[in-house]
Amino acid sequence: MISCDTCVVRNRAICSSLDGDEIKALNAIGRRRTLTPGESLMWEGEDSVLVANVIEGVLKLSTGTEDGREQIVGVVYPSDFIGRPFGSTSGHGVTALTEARVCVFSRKDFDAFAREHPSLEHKLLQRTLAELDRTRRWMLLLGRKSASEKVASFLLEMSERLVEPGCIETPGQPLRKFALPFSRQQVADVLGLTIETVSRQFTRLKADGLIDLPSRREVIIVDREGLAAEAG
Amino acid sequence: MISCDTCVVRNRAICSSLDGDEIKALNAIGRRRTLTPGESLMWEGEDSVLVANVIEGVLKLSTGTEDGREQIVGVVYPSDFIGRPFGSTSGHGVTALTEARVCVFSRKDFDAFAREHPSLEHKLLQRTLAELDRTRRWMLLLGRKSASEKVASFLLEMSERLVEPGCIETPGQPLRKFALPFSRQQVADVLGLTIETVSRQFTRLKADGLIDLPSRREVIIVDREGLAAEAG
DNA sequence: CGATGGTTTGAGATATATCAAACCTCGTGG
DNA sequence: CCACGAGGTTTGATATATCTCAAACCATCG
Repeated sequence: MISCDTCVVRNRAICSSLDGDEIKALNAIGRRRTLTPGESLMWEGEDSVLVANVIEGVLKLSTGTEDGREQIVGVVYPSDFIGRPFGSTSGHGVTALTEARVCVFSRKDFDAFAREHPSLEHKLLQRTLAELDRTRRWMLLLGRKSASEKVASFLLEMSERLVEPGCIETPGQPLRKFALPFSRQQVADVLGLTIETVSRQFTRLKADGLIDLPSRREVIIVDREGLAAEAG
Repeated sequence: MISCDTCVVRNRAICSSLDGDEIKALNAIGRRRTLTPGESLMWEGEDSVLVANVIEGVLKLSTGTEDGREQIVGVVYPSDFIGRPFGSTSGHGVTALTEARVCVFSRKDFDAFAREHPSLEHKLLQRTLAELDRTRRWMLLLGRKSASEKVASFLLEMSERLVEPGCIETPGQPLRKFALPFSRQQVADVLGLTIETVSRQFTRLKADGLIDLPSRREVIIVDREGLAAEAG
């Protein structure tokens, strides 16, 4: 029997709005699930049957065109909420980038539960508003920034979002060194570029001494100032 | 003294969640405001002091870079909600594209009211979720579509969103003919293109017989099928 | 060790941006 | 009523960032 008491995101996810009895009720309709890298939790255009909380790992939200072009429209981290409550279809697929653990609910069960718990809906609203803000900021990047600005912005955002939030009180410094949860192709799909352009920008930023790349997936931000300038 | 009873969006905006007494209370903390084309209701980065409902007209949400590049990150229509409740700053400016009427609230007053009326927060959540869906779909366009696909998609979306929703029951056909609330430059700022590229795509679509352009601001969709094919 | 999948590098093609000029449209004032 | 001016738009010529195609490279894993 799983329990929310020991859940590492208990105090950060939307669950934090619930008291002991309530969380017990929510626990009763949810279940844990583990995902391996590349495994999908839902697919674009599919009926919205599930929603979930991310406990551990990083997942991508993505859409594509008929002819196979792909765009990553969101990236979610521990404590983030996944899925489309109160809606019929999910507009994007959800796929694990790393090993991931999620807390899954039937959408209908969750909808009903949420409607009876305004404080939960309030948390969900806050999260959704914040995500909308972030998404709109990303539109500026997609529509108006150059390749080098895109890559620099991306690396800075990564260094900020990958911090393990040991405690909400201490927001934590952005990371100097981190492991990218993305392949080069996936970075390209986030930024609306090709894999070759992303690769060239990485090597250029390295040549310019702004970053270092110990291995394919590792990034060290050597000159954060300079990188920020590059990000436009 | 204004009244919500006669408000044309009373049954579509988030207000539709409230009963007679509640709407009276909401009415008491709101006021009407008229905007002329080009007039702004809020600015990027500014403290989030206002929120509002759109009663009439079309407004753009936009951000920009230091060096003056602009990106329109959203377009709002009658019954849509504007502003950032439960947050400190608004991430984008809000500017009227046409004559517009809005119902304005102090953000703090609205926040307090919303927290006491879960049904209102629920409506707001629904709207925010829908807007997030739409915004993410737009990211695919910005990141992965060609100029012609962008323009074609844009015209189709316009023809769908500009329908006057006389009644919620009858969603209404997309329009064959409509007046663009955007200048060419603004279309460019929506699509992440330059004004010249937008202009060329318009003339090409016209030359190909997919659309007609009686005047600068008017569009007729001649071949919707063809335009949809062009939209990718 | 050799095969495999992802990544980097290179050379060339192309869509879109940039710069510049001509062109409407509409309001204003003579 | 017409000429003028201003702002927005279209069209043209050229530049360039990014894409495309292709080959070399490198890590990982059997």
